[in-house]
Amino acid sequence: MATQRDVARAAGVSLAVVSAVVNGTSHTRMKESTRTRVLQAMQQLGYQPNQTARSLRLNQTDMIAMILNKIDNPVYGPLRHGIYEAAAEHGATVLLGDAETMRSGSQFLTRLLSQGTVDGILIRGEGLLDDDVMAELRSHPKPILILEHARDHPWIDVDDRRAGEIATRFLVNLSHRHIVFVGGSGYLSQQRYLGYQQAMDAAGLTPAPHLATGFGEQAGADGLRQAMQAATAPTAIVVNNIMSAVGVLAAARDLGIAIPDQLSVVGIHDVDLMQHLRPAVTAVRMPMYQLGRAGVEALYDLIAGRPSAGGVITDPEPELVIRDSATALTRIRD
Amino acid sequence: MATQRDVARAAGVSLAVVSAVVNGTSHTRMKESTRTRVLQAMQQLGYQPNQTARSLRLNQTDMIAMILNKIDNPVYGPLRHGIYEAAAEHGATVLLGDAETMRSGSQFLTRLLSQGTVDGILIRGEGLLDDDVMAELRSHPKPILILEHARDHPWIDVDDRRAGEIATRFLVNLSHRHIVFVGGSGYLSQQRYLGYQQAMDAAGLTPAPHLATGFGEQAGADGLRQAMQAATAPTAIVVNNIMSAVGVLAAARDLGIAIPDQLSVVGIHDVDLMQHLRPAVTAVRMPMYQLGRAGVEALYDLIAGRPSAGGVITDPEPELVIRDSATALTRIRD
DNA sequence: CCTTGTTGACGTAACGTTAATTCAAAATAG
DNA sequence: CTATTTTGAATTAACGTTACGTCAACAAGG
Repeated sequence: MATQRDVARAAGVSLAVVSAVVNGTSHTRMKESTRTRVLQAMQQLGYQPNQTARSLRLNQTDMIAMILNKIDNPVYGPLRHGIYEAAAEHGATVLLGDAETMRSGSQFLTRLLSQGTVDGILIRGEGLLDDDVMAELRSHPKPILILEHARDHPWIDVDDRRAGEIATRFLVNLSHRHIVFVGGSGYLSQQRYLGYQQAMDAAGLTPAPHLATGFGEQAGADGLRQAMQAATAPTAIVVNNIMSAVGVLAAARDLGIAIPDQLSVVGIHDVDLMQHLRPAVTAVRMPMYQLGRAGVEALYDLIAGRPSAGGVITDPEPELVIRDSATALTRIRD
Repeated sequence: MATQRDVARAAGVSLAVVSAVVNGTSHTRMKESTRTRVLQAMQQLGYQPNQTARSLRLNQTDMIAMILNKIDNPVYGPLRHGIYEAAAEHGATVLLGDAETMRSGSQFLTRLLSQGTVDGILIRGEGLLDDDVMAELRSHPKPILILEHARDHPWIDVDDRRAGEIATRFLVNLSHRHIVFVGGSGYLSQQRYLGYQQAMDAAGLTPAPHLATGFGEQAGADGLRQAMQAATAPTAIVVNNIMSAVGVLAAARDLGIAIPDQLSVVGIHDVDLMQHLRPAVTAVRMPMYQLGRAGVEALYDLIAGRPSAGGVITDPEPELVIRDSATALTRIRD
């Protein structure tokens, strides 16, 4: 394909002029007539700048890496979207990476570590990245931002504690007294349980222990079963994540438990599909899209050497989306 | 960061030797002792090859672009996964692109068109890419493979006609006689309807007209409503895509139609979530993961200048996943 | 008329690789 | 002991950009 050299030859000017035309550089000036001549030559030859050469020269690739827990986790849909959009606004494209396959010495990691691949890295690994990998990443010359709570890295995350609190308080306000928290493992679930605890405490209720059954539909089903075989069955459940909420719903159907009449369910996290289930799931929507956008902005602060806003995102807050799976307690049960 | 030059200086050898050590080139030979000396220097300086410089020199970036209809379409989960994995096996990483935002002159398109960005491009746009964009893409120096039926490009796709046929035949075998096809727009839906027609014809039944209500949950709900207000209500529905199937289920619930007792539903395409709905949706699973893998393989054939296998993937075939939303017709209704 | 400034461009040195070419020294053959 | 081959490496020319430094020609100012 045509290079700047070809264009220069065709337009009868030097390389420097072509480059100046391409970049709009002010240092190298030229007559308007020369400029149009160059432009015409570019058009005629179908010139397209070579991104690689540019990157080498400028030490900047206009690409960022997005490394996620599972490349296709539906919960991360809006996060991916926010990252993609915000990156585009910065003129950058997004390189995909899966935390699950990021082992020490892996293809992707090696490429990532090599210089000149990306301008920065965004990671949400949810504990999947071990210390070895993190140590290797730390040696990366370009900035890395973690999209979850991190100890010794710049990080930014949504307010998981608050989400647990909001879900629980909603149920408390619906007069529920026996509320159970079905959770998963890890820091996230911990935080949400903490919020649950706080809301229970604030209402003068005793929090139930954390039913940590894991992630996903099976975990939800297991959680429901465990919850229901307690001495006094709960009238409401806060489910740690929306995938588990789907499991809770299915298990309830199988067990003949009517939702919301016999049991109110509030999920944390939200997926578009949830509104199309029956009953439609009441859930706390986390600002994942905004997390994505904020993550990209923070990463570009880091890249530019500016001070970067990190920590928990409190604006926007997690937002309660009221649908059909939770209702006010009418019969008193104990 | 350290470059080959730094390593060469540290090890007291020339650049060529370092490059040879890095690449394992046989042309430039060296004593084992020199090799280890270079290796040590690399280790000590924390040398990481510069991908950009390599790309420039080799005219190969080890990246491919994956352009999808909607970056987060849940139906494409397995497709993304297949592409990602197969790309990794080729030592390549994946650059993300959304067909929706691929307008003529857009950021992403411009980058893609510039030389040296990717080694090849995989597209599934489902009609979203207009002729302008396709024309621009055609000028791209690297191969482009379309993951759907295409007129004048190498393409590869799953067997949509067969999926419609399988779904319909299943219902026919369950003694259904009034079967309706709720579809969307575009070539895909057309193909699936064609399969539906063929199965109906083969069973000596008259196909109902294509209820093309579009894509997504709302489309499904609309389709169901339209179908039910026909002179003789259908006993079974084939739904063009799984998102619409969710809409059909929700609408049925709202309309008081019992599934599968009053109406059997079979969806085309499958998403993991579908098995966790109640009723769990019987669906025809398309080999999207394999499409992703096959797409990458075909693209690399193109890249290597080998003849590339294209057309409709017939092995594996679409596969019927029987769950709870379709049942045999017991009462005769007309 | 000389000085200074401006306009419009050109030449060229990097950026970090890779691979072809060259070449001295050591080993082997005759 | 000389001629030839092999070993082990060094030099260097790209790859396509960008940006710094230079410079001739001309205009304006004193």
